[in-house]
Amino acid sequence: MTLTPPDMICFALYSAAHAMQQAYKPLLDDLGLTYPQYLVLMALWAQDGQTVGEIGRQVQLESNTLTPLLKRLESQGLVNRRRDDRDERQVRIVLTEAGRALQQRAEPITACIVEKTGMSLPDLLALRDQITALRDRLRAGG
Amino acid sequence: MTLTPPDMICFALYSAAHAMQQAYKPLLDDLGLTYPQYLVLMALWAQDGQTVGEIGRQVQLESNTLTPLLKRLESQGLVNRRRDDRDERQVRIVLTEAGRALQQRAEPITACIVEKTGMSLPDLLALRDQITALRDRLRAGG
DNA sequence: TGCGATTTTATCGTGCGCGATTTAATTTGC
DNA sequence: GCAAATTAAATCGCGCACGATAAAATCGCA
Repeated sequence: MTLTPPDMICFALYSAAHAMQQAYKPLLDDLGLTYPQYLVLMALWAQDGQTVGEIGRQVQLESNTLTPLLKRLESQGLVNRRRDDRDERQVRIVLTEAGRALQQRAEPITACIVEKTGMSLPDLLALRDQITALRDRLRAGG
Repeated sequence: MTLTPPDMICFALYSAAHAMQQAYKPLLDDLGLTYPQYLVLMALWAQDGQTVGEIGRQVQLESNTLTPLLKRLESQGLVNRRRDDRDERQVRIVLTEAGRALQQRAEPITACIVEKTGMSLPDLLALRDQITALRDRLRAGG
């Protein structure tokens, strides 16, 4: 018997992640954000003034992806990028007033997505934990 | 309380899908394939001679992604692309001898990935089904 | 103090994804 | 039997991802 893509857990993750991005898309379009940009802003709304590396550890991206993304957020007037005075290797990302204000408008998105899944919150959280555990095992074995 | 990326199911999917691709990467590098190319070949190994659209429905990609990907597979000598005689709008993708031969070398990959997850096969299949169900609900609501 | 090693960010090239549009072939309706 | 609508693939532009590498600042240690 020959496996096809729908048989495979890797494809389930792959297609579900894309479907999730598509579910977010109309909501994020209203804010002028892409999905990775939204993840970065979530990290900054929780704690402003993080370095590129700190953000990268949260959203699992490196400077080769984050630097251009952050420059786009800066050109949209949502963040400022400034070298740290103490350690000039690091660049601190600080929300502008407009960047902070966007949090209010983004607030309803989470509930809207939960509703789109049609699942109960406990079921969603349980599934999230299983997926996260799978991810961590894959990383550990890599 | 402010949500951070690790709290969210969307980020669990996002980061787990990337971790899965990273787990495949060393195995696929040996075959000279990318992960989406591998998915397309899986579909063709299961049924050769599919059209671009049929492949797209299986791997959930459209011609704007598939056309260049298939051209790269063609330039590697793994497939041939030929207009269908009956309906010249359609392009049929046919494996070359080298493309078929690659299936043998790819065969151990699945077991290797299952092993990297550290999970039992029944648990993996159950998780796959939950993730697939979530994906389908997201698509239906979109 | 000075110099090699390490850390942090940036740069470059390639390959997805995908929205929007285009081109060409086929089908539909009158 | 032919024009309009539909369908299939291709093209274009942009924004991730990421491997590889580079540049600059800091650290460690003799």
